[in-house]
Amino acid sequence: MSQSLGRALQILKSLGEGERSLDQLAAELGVHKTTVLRLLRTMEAERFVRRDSAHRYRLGSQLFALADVAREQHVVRQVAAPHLRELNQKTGQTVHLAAWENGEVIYVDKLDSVRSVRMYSQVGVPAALHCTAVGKVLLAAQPKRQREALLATLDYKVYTPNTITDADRLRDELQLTKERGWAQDKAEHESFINCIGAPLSDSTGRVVGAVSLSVPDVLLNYDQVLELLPELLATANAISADYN
Amino acid sequence: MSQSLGRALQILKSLGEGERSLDQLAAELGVHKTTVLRLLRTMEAERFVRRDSAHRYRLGSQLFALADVAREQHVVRQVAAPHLRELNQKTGQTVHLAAWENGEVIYVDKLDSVRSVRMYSQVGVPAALHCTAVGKVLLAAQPKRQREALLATLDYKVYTPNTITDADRLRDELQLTKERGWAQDKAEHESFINCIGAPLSDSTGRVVGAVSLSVPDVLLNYDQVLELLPELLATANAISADYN
DNA sequence: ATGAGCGTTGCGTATTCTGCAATCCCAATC
DNA sequence: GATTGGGATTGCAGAATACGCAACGCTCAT
Repeated sequence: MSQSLGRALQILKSLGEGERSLDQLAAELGVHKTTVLRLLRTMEAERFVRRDSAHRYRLGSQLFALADVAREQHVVRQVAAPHLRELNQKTGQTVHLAAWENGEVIYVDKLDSVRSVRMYSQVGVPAALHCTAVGKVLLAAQPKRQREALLATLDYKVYTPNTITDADRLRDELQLTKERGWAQDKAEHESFINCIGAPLSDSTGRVVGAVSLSVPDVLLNYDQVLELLPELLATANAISADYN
Repeated sequence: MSQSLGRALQILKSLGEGERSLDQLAAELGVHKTTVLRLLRTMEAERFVRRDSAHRYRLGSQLFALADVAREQHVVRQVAAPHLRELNQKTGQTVHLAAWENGEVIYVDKLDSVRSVRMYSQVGVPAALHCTAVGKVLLAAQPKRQREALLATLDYKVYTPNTITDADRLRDELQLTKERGWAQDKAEHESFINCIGAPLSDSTGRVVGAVSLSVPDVLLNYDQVLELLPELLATANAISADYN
């Protein structure tokens, strides 16, 4: 729609991965470096990008300022924050908050396990719908028409031996999720990590997000994770109750 | 330089202040709403902007995704973080970290006072050079030519009765700052708040940032703040030492 | 039902962006 | 100190791109 802006956003995303030189950026975008230079200059003027002494470009402070604000604005996140912290402290496990954004499920917040076992999720990045607890929760809550459309078009990428790889099995799983009010992920996304997830609803009952707990099986096996279910559901309910 | 990009960045900044409707944005920019719509669409596609059900626009999650990654990159910040936390805990006062960026001094990190007295600084926002401790520290460390150029072009805005309002007095102050290795701000920026600041240097001795302590005088008078000086300098030295 | 207020779309125009090529700047090398 | 090379920068002319207009649609409220 807007070409130059689109390119500029690509530049920002690229800079998000690390500093770049002018030529590097030009090569990545496949455009002339003059073009990149001019985009960088405009962004530099507004401090979205900065340039160090060696002419290498990085993200600028304006971006940080905005990002902080964006977080605050994210209502679900704001309401959920204290409850997530509590859940994180009580269980000691990794807690995720996710929400729909533009037809994708995006991780909106993450609190690491106190045992600091590394997880490959990242705030702001889309979650797979077919093999994560939050994905299943939010997918299950979609109106039937859209759910089926998504089921049909999903890319059933295989992450582990347990990953669900076809629409029929996933449909059953979603049915189960909806009936019992929570979703599981038995090492379907990352081997050795089990998750359970629950929906967050607003006052009208519409699902606006999902919370999940992720536990490596060196710490707890799946049955032990299920013992955390009451805590998870209590948190989800508390957030939903606050959300008015 | 790039008109459409420039407008898009203005939109982002505007959204940083709160959610907006299409027309509002068009009015603020003084352009046709079609134009705004197209820019928003491109940004939406990359999740820099999101749109709620009522067609109101907000900042999107891509922003905090970028910021999270980039913050880690900010080496000074990364190296300084644990030391700042320690300083914050030991003194209980507000701690700031600032660095040059595009010819301005920008607050890069901030740890609030445990007494949570509100301060009008904000991460990502420029600091005044003539009336803040970090500003003076970094200005004093500039090469003479640039320092004089800045002294000549500064906008000596008056914030409090103590604000330094001319180049000559500021030059003396910078001289003093350089000699003793730290800067003061005796209620020059915010009435009733005194600050002390110290420089951070890399292995070659080049000043790469500044740390400061800010204390409202209801808690400590200026002489009492000076008693925190050893802590501040120790922190600055520790950060400088780590920075290799 | 009707209208008002926004958001959205198609289209022609001209502004704006682009890529090229020449130039400049800095740094390293001889 | 001159020379060479890599990268950044600038001027320019052509063309794609973004712009504004005006008409259409949608939703909500009266």
